[in-house]
Amino acid sequence: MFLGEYEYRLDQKGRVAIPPKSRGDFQDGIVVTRGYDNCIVAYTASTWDRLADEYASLPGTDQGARRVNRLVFSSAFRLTLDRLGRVGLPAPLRDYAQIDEEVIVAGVGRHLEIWSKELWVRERELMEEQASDIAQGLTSGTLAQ
Amino acid sequence: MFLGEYEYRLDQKGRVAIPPKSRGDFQDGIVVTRGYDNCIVAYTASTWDRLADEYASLPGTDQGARRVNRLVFSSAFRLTLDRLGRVGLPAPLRDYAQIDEEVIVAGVGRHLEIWSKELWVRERELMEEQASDIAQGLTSGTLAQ
DNA sequence: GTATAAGTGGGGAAAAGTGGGCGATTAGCG
DNA sequence: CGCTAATCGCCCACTTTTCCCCACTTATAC
Repeated sequence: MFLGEYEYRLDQKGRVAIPPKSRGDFQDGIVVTRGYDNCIVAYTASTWDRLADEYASLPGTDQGARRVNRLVFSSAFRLTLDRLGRVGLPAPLRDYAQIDEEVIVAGVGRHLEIWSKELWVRERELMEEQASDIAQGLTSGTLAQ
Repeated sequence: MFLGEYEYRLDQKGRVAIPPKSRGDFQDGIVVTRGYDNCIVAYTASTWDRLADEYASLPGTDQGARRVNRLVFSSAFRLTLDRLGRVGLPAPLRDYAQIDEEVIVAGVGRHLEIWSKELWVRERELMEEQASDIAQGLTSGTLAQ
């Protein structure tokens, strides 16, 4: 379970640190891919394998399904952490997430999210505005504080 | 499992590099053929053999099946990578995919796709438009982020 | 205050991208 | 039928980039 919010700096070679507590989860590899809302998502190897199986089962004859497959797989990169717990972000993902130097790594349960700090700050404002409304819309009792 | 998006340049002899991580999968040969949406598809030898069996088992009495067979087999070329991991793209496929110089090689799970950069950029916009709609249509809970 | 762990930056070695050249084979023409 | 010319495939070399390892500085915890 990934939790917390950490601020890092992308170095000149495009590498970003993974929070020390989470590094063990990525010993078998890390899969970074395009997430919603211009963030990068990082999955553990086993979580990714499960997701990939589901996507691969989509019918190849349907144009829409083909496009989803193209986007999902071509946006994903299977990488490894270096000995210091960093991972180099591929250029296409850096561009998508508009990351230059200041980076936020956030734990979101099953995965990590990597944001440019600028977009993260903006997103958090939206989160705070909407969170109470959304939470009230959810009927599940355990979500209520 | 083929992943990622890589940009290459077609050289003057019509050769394109295969991403280094994927080269090992094509040691027994690479089959390039006509894909959907004006891209070139590349299969490993074993994946192609399985596909060819499926197509060949279609009934020869059906006109549609005959046409599919003609298109699939006459568009396919069984080639090998040179020692530097490149493959020469046959002219008919280059023409079909409208490839001149800038090329995108994308991993799409079981196969690679080779696109002209221009068409790829256009296709990616369509992918982004459709992906969110389709993903919401998937009922499987784990696909939701 | 000290020791340990983590963040950041840099350098060197290895690999990958790109372009060119040589030889062999094939097709075309005399 | 032979010769020539062009093309295809293979190999090599150079340049650039990437990856890996190491050192230093900063923050943290005891």
